[in-house]
Amino acid sequence: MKKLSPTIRDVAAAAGVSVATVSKYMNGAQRFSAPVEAKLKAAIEDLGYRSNPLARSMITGRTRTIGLTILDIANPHFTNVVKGANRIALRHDYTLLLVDIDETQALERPLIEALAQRVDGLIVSSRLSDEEARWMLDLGKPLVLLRRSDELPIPSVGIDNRLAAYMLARHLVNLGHRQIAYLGFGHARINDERIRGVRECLDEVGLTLDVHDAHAPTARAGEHACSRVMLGPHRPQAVICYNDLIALGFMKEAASLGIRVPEDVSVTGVDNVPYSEYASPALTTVDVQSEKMGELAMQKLIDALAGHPDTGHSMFEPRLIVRDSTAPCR
Amino acid sequence: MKKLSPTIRDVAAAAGVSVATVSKYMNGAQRFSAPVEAKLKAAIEDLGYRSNPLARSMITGRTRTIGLTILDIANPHFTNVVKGANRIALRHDYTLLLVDIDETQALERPLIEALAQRVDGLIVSSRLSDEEARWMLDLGKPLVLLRRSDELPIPSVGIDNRLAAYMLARHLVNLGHRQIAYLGFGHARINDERIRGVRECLDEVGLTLDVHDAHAPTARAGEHACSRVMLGPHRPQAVICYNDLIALGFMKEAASLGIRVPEDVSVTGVDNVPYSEYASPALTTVDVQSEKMGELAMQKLIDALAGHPDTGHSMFEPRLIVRDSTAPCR
DNA sequence: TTGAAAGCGCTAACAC
DNA sequence: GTGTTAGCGCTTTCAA
Repeated sequence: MKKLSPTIRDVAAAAGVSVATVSKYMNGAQRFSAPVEAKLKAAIEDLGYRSNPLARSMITGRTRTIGLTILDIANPHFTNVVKGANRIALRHDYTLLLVDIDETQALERPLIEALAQRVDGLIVSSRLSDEEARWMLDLGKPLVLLRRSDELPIPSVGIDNRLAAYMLARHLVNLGHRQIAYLGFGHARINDERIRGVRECLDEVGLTLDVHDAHAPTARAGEHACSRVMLGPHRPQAVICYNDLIALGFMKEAASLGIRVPEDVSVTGVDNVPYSEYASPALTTVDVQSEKMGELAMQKLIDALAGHPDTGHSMFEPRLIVRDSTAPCR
Repeated sequence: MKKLSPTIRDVAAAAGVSVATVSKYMNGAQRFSAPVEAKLKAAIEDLGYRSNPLARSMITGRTRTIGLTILDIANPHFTNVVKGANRIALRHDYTLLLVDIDETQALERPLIEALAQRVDGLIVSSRLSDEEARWMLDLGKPLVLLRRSDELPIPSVGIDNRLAAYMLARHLVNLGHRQIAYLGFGHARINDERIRGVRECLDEVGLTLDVHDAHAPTARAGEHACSRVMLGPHRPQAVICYNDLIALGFMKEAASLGIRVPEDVSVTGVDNVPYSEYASPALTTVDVQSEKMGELAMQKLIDALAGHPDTGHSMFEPRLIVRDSTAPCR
């Protein structure tokens, strides 16, 4: 058994040609005379030669790898973003180098800087504010952000959070709800946009908003927050949750507390994660096209890599999905 | 603005030392005299030098990257495996190169072979049988399989599927169910083990098993199969589903059909995905410790990389989680 | 169409 | 401690 894998030189020797010829053959760079081609083919087959992508990348400067940083891969919304991004990447023969920000106590900056060195481009979802993320401009690699950035000239993909929240509020108002609460996740950058959207709608009809905060964007946190929201001083008739996970947890805990959804309280989420449909009652939410977001982000990046940069922000249109967790106020 | 990033030679020149010294400094290989260290530090800072990991990898032969192929990242079970694997990887300064088998129409073999060239080791979850996967032995890289392989001398991690299924069947039998159906996913390699486990239990009490098949391991497929199972000739009192996703879909469709869970039919899953707990009724299932599986697989791989190979199969003990989707037969 | 030679940016002996 | 040098496996002019 031979330990080391054969190099281009081994092939050249075996085929009786130069390494340059082998290289060109491997890259399909040109045509060859029949005898040379035959010998090359035989030698490569014989030796089981596969060109070393590392050496290749070092010269070409391209790795055919895309770096993807995600806030939390366990959140089905982000999982679907990854799924979509991966689909497009694969289609163009790129692979994903994945970083789950949630799992790393290290600072994001050095992590992303290190990542940037190993990939052709990055898709970044991060907790950093525009100001804190300014250094990303100097990464020297094409970049796509997974949220709008007004300050930075970096292409991005996202949904209209204000509108999404506005639609949910409008839906609840139309159902006759007057005491509406928002159960947010203040740590997220888009939380404010969602609050703004809800407020905008409530202002129009002269209602005020009760804002609560979950300690994480997870079902567990939603469970935890439920009693605080429902059994505190201002019991709401409807609760708009920051995302589906919080809403799912909230609904579960409500059931434990003997509070019926939607009879006693209407509940909504955002994201339309796959399981929102299988909860009971099925969750009213806003679809944000997670997979399409991933796909588009990757497409933009690949376009940029091909020399067609697109510096704009692409905003997906949110779509209200009414299911069984919201009902007319009684 | 300078386009190219500085090389080790630029630093050496700026600091007035040799490239070897810079290299050693970057790798913390030894101690340096105060003046050299100071100059090095200044030059590196000045130029914003970062060593090129590609060039480094080419020489050392190590990329600090682990390849991870997963059947379907959208399945929360696998998502959690990734989460766990990523956690351990990060802790040892490794990054994940992810491939979602579900998304690739390409053959697994060339895909994994190409992946193997770019990583230090691989964790593989694949549809291939032991026989079909024999070539993996020649990959030349440490490998960990995400299912037991009796034929191949490759370390692996998994759960005792037979026992998991046995426990579910026993639970249902103990509840008094006599007409028990299994809604499987025949395309999966472990489906047979689960059928065997169920049969083993039913044989002990003299019952027979009705086996159905879902066309995918997804909630959608579970929905699709429900009427076929429940409204066909042998209506079961309890249904053991291949996994939680199928069970979740099954329960949703059952509700649509006016069939109550667990009053009319008990339903179980396998995996204990996060959302099984938030479904209503909450799903009785078997916990398979998805995250721990990922963690252990990665730990084994990293141990192998460090020269401590572990060729055994690590079997997690399944744990029955009884929730509200199962009840005594009436 | 083919080949010779000059590197890509870095590490690893080995010498000083 | 520090420097010299010889590559790692490959691509890429440029000449033949």
